[in-house]
Amino acid sequence: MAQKESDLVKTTSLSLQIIDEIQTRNGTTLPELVDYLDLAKSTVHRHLTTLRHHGYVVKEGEQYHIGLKFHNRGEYARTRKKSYRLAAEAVQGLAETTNEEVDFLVVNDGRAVAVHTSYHRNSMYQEEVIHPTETAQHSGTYYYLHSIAGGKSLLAEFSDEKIGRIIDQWGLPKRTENTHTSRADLFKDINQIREYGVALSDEEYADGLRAIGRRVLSPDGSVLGAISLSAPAYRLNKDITEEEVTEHLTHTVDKLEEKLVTSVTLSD
Amino acid sequence: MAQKESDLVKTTSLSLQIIDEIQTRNGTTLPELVDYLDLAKSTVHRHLTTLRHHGYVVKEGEQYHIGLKFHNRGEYARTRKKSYRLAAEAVQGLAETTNEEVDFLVVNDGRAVAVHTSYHRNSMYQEEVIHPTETAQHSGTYYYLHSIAGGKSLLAEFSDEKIGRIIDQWGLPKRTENTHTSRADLFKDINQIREYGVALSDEEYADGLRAIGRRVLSPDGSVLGAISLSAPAYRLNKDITEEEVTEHLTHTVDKLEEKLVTSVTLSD
DNA sequence: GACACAGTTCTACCATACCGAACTATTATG
DNA sequence: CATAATAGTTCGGTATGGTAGAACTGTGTC
Repeated sequence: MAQKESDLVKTTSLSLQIIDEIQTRNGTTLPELVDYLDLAKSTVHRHLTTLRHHGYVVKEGEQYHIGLKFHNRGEYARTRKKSYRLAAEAVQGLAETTNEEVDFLVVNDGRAVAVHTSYHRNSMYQEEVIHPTETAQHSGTYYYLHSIAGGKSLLAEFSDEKIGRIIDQWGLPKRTENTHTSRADLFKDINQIREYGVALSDEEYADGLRAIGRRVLSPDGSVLGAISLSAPAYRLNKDITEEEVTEHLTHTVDKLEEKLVTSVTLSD
Repeated sequence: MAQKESDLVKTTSLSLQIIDEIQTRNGTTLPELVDYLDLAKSTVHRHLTTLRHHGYVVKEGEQYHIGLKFHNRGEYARTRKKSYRLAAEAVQGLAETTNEEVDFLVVNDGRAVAVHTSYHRNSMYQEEVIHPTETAQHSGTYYYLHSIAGGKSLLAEFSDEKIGRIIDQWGLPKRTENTHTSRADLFKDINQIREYGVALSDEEYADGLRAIGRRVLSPDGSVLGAISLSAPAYRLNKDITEEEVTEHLTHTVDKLEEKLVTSVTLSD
């Protein structure tokens, strides 16, 4: 995946870069893009026209925005596999029994993507409440593996060499005071996870947020993803104990893995 | 949006066509693509490499698949606007009170896209149960406006000329025996909707499926989208009457429109 | 061990993506 | 109301780089 730039189609890369730029800028105008990308107005315009034609970009007044075609493709991607859909059900079930935020994560090029997120009354934009500085996006978000519970439970399944490569690629960015930012710290934690089977994040991703995660294995033994439960630190060990949550989580993952065995066809 | 092909970036269009192909074929291989697109193997390969590099395509064995980057972009697109997020809450609320499937739709180039779908225990893959022939995808799906309740409630807001242009572009494809496939039929229905403010679909989209929809107006009077409720025909007027549902729906939309006035900043 | 098949690399050619400049359309400003 | 400023659009010439095609690697199969 680490490609020499020269092997890639530059024109397509430019189009995709424009998409990137539109999203990170929360919508942008043609002149802004021209300015930033340092390209001819006509060139950028042609790319925008093309993307618009295909539904990937929409124009609202002078602002160009990400189009809903992405939503179509994205929904397809996350429900493509039977196993992902079963994971979604498991997530929903666990969210309902615990009434906390539950996520299903998948590894994607050394990072985690939230594929399914629980949907229940009080957690919907909960994250937004906890850290109002963050954008509201949640499902679909990319996370560094070392800073979240589910991510660490995934790392624990990989060989030390593979973990090393991922760290080389992405580093160990610090999110909070508690984030493991040294290899030593992280590996110590990972070895514990390998022993106990469950990963904890104690305000390592965000202040005030605690989470528990466990990886999900496919019938063939490969890593499918991870399910994690997040809750405000004050609520864990008060409304519900960590032991209880761990048990619920383990049970959920075990059940899911059983279902995967019986109902998943090859390559799903 | 109806562009001359010559104004578009062909290279980008090809990349996007490859994406299309991958999705419609539910994953595909390089040779299949070469065969279908009638291009050199090296060319297709280069495009795939590029898309893969950017996360839009993933390779699983010999199969190329839609990547989760689309999910990231898609979630961004559907939660970008405050108004869409408020609509999502309204959808969820209505789904909980009625315990039926509720959707929020938006117009996109003459068709409707489901932006938010209710999430509740029994409806999650309900659609799949009703028409097992359909793929499971739901949120993110494109619909023809004339065949669904929400879509018709949107058409009713447009001028007859605009409706005419949409029909010219997309036709009036028949989904079931009840689908309005003639302009006369459709306009008769639309005029009723204009009068009553609520659109009905009586098994016009799918056999056995009845739905009620109502458009949502932005504070500035423009059309934001539509909320619709779908239920198996046998359940409507048994567990719950059409009048009750209509009232719930109208109430939900009214409340949403109120909220939009107070909490939505310009251009949201 | 040879065959089939997916994927990858390389090179030469020419299609076409890019630029720049001229143009229209829209909105703001005196 | 004229002028300026801004966004967007169109067009033709140039050279970049996307494409084709052949050669190559790698993997699995009979």
